[in-house]
Amino acid sequence: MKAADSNGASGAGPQRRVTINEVARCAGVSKTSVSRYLGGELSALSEDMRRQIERAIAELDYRPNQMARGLKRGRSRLVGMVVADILNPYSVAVMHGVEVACRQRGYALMLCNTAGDDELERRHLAALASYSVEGLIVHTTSQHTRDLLDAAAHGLPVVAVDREISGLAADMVGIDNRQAASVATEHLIAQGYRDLLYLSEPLDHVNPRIERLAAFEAVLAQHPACRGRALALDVHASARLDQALGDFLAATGPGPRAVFAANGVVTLETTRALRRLGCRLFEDTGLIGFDELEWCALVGSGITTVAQPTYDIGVTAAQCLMRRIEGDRSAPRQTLYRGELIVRGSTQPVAR
Amino acid sequence: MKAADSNGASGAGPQRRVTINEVARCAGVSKTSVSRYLGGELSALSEDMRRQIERAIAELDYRPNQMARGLKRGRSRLVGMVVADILNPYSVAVMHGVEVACRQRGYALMLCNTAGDDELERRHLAALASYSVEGLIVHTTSQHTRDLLDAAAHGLPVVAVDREISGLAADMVGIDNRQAASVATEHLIAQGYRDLLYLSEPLDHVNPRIERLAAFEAVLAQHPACRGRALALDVHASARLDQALGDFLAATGPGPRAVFAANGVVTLETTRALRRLGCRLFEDTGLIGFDELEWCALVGSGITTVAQPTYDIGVTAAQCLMRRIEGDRSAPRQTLYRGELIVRGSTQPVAR
DNA sequence: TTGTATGCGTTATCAG
DNA sequence: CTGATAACGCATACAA
Repeated sequence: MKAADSNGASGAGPQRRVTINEVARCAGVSKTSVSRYLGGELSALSEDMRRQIERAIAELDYRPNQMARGLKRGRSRLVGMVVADILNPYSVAVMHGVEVACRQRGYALMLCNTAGDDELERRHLAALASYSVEGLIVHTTSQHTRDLLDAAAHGLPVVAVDREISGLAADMVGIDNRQAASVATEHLIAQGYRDLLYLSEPLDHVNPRIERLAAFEAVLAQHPACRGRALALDVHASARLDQALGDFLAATGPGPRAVFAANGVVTLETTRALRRLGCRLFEDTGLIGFDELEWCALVGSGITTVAQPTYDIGVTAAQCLMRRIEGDRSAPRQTLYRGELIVRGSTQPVAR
Repeated sequence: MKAADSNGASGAGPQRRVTINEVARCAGVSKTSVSRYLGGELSALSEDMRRQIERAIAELDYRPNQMARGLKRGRSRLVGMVVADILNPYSVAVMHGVEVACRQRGYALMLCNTAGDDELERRHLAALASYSVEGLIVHTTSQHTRDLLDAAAHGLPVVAVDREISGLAADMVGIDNRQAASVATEHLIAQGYRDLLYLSEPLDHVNPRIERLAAFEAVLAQHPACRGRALALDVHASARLDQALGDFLAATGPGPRAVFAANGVVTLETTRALRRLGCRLFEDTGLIGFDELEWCALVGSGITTVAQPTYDIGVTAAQCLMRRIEGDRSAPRQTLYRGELIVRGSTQPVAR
């Protein structure tokens, strides 16, 4: 005789939930006492009263209403995550870490996808605010972050993932782009590649993109024997990408040549383009990619990558945020992980 | 003179938000009128009053507090999505559709990952309930769905993605597994494969897994010239998978042979295993996979897949849910999409 | 140690 | 058309 209720078919009743009042009545105490019990003020309750409350709660299967709780205390125990592209494996992996860390500390997660649209981001931030989220984890590319800045200025804790937000002195957690990009570039050179193409999405003032490129160029400057060029373009424009890649392949000398893909999306699109251009993966042309993706080991002789600890980044971001929420007012912190080189066949040059 | 506030550094103020009272005062009307305005009762307001309210709202940048709103009206405009594996590309793609559809109708999305853990699922459902979510979109594998059933019995609308939930007459949206699996199997046979291995994750009473297998066997029964076997195992146990795959390869006749991977995870692990076993992809052994993944075209000669319209599935699931939330009491509906065969090199047999 | 009264920001029910 | 006033479910200052 449970879960049977009065409603015959599925989804009928307006689901009246048990309130603290009913628990109080059932336990024969005042709702204040129940509230105290819930608030963990165990020291201020007599033994049998506590037992009664416990019984009543179990019997009625009472769950406190977070809406009411949040309204009263001003704490919603809600965290918002704003992501530019929910389909990006990097974002998803970070999200995974965020979700775990939030749940462990009793926060729930509201997810928003801006699809790279600034107006949408505005609306999402407004929506999140309307739910009184206590903090924000942000991984977007947008430039018009007025609303984000406003939110932060109004005292809402914000943690940026993978990039700094210009004008916002917020916590940030990501990767050491200079280290990671240097390691990758040096690896290519050590493997004997002499013509290098750095391929990135449009820089758009996105911090890590700029830093990675800078590191690439810095390393290259130390190796005069190497020729390098860098291109930032919309890699989803296949024709343009093919053109750019083709130009590079045509212009290189007889020695080994390789492409450095600046992130996971670029790795994917570059691999596709190389195939379209009829390259044998990866004999014609070497390839190294930022971001370890589940399929990198599977294509051709395997794609060498610089892996990021995405899960840890997510966990750290969330922990960082929750510390802020719980009152930490110290200076903004940056947590940078190191990129880890995973060597595969795509960076073993083969004589052409 | 905006966003400057009193706080010097970041994250100081307890972010007092503008309330309906202040809007009312600023507009020189009662808060009831403001509430009416917000509720869209435009017909019941004089022109200038309406203008005043509009001005005040804009001037103060007022945003209604969803917490309070939800508390009063009992409608939180919140939808919960419970997923077994947030890292599964299928789940993510569906989530994408869900997010878009929810936003369009003004619902926000709370995301939960159960990581296949029943206890975690319990807790997540409890948490979602505590936030008064108005509906649930569920994509899990769990068997102990007591809490889910309870929730539904209490009148909470639930939409299942990709599978039916036993004991729950809820809406469902997914793919026509019999059609899709049949198409795939018939394709293999038409291509000349004579030894077929169907590889699945443990059936565990998960509906689509059972249906796909059944379709495979049904088609096979019509082709006596074909030998088929089916295996359901934890594909993450590499050693066991290698063993199983090795056994199959050893036992087959001289004719073409192929593996049917029952979902995206199996496709990934099978491809890894084939590589470990030293197979040339896909000359030794053909492969067809359920779920189109972004990398399928890239490995070897390309992996033939049966694609699902994941985005549409997500959109439909969300729309379906919101219809229920808004009062639709009609009989539970099933929406089944068709799988689309995408032929690539992995199903072009090559003489061994 | 326990209970009463008040208010969080909204909407809904009434009177005017 | 408009505005007091009472809930919504909970937490908390205050009183007992």
